[in-house]
Amino acid sequence: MAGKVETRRAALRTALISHAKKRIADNGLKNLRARDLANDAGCALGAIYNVFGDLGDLVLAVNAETFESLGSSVAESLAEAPLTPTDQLVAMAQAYHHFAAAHYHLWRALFDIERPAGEAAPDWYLAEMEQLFAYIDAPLSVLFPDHVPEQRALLTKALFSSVHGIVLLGLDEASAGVPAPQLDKMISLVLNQLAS
Amino acid sequence: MAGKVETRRAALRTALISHAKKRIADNGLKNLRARDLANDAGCALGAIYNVFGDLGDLVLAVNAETFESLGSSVAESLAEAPLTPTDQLVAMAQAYHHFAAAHYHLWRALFDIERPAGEAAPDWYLAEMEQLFAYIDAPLSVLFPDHVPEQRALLTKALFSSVHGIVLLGLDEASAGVPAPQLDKMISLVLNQLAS
DNA sequence: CTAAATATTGAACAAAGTTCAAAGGACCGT
DNA sequence: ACGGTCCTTTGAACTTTGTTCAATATTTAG
Repeated sequence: MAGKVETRRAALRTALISHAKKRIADNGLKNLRARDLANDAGCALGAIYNVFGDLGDLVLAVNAETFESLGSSVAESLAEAPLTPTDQLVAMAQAYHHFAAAHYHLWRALFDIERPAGEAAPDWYLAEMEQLFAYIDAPLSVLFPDHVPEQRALLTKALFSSVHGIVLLGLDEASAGVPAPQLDKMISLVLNQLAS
Repeated sequence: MAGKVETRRAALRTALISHAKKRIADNGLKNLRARDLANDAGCALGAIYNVFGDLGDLVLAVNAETFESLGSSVAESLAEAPLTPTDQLVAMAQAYHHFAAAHYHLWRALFDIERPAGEAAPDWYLAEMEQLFAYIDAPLSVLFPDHVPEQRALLTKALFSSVHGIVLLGLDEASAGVPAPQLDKMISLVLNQLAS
C-alpha cells in the first residue's frame, strides 16, 4: 500500500475535475468558485491547492477532457459512409458546431481561460489543436495534392479559423445569434467555396 | 451657472473613459482596477459610481469609442482609388486585421466584456455591428445582384465571422499565432474564394 | 445668508482566490 | 506497541477588488 497519499490525491483530483466540469457546463467558467468546489468534493478549501497549483490549472484539466470529447466528436462525424473530401470538411465543421452548441460553456472555457501575458499555451493544448488541424488537412491533401505543405497549413488554419469564427459569433445569443440550421448552411456555404 | 454638477460629472466622465481606455490599451481589460482609475482621474473611489453604474458600464463607454475608431478605419480603407468589389472586401478585412493588431487589447475588450447571462447587447453595440455589416453588404450587392436580401445577409455574416475568426486566432500568440503578412494572405485567400 | 436639498467622499463591506500555522496522520526504528 | 519525526490536511486569516452608504461638503433656492 505504498501511496495512500497518492491514491487519495488522485481520487480528489478526479472528483474535483468532475465537479468543476459540471459547474462550468451548468453555469459557465466565470461562475466557478473554489468554495463551491470544496463543498461539492467534500474537501477542505485548501485541499484544492494540494492537487492543483491554482484554479486555472484545474480548468486546464477540465479543458483537456473537453478537447478530447471535441476531437472524438469531430472524428466520429466521418464514421458514416465515405464522403467527398469537401463533404468531409462540412461534416467535421458541423460536428464542431454541434459540439459547441451542445456543450457551450465547456467549449467557451477552452478559449476563455486567461493565460498570463506572453506565456504559451500548454503543450497538450497545442497538440490537440494540431490534431484538429490534422483532421482538416487530410481532405485538403486530396483536394489539393499539388499544394506545398506550407500552403496547405495556411489553408487549414484559414478553414478552421473561419468555421470557429462563424460558430463563435453565431452562438453568441447577445449579438449575432444565428439559428442552428442557418449556421449549418453558412458553414456549408463557406466550405464549399473554400474547398474548390 | 445652472449645472455645476452636470459640468463636473461630464468632465469626470470624459476623464474616466480616457484613463480607462489607456489602461485597457496598455494592460488589457482584465487588469483594469477601480482604484487605479480613481487615482488616475484624481477622484474618490466612489465617484466612479456617481457617473457609471459599475465598471462594466465604463468599459461599454470605452468600447463605444473603440467601435467608432474601428468603423472609421474600415471605412477609410476604401478611400483610395476605387477597387473591384472583391478588392474592397479584402481591403476592409485587412483594415480590420490591422486595427485589431494595432489596438489589440481595446479590440479584445469589445468581445471579452461579459454580459449578464441572457441579456442582449446594448443597442449601440448592435447598431455598430450593423454598420460593419453594411460596409460588407455594399460590395456583395454588386457581386451578387440577384441574391435576395436574406441570402446576402447570411453571406455577410459568414464573411465577417470568418475574417473575425482568422484575426482572432491569428493574433493569439499563445496558440495559433500567425505573422501579419501571412494573416493578410489568409484573408485575401478566403475572401477571393468566398466572393466569387 | 441660511437652510434644505443634493452630491461627494472614502471607510467599511462583501465576495473570492490563495496562503500557512496548527493539528492530524503516516511511517520507521526500537 | 510506542515514540518521534516527517509529511499532509485543514480552515481561519490574508489579500485583492468591486460596490455601498453614512457622514461630510457643496450647491441651490428663498
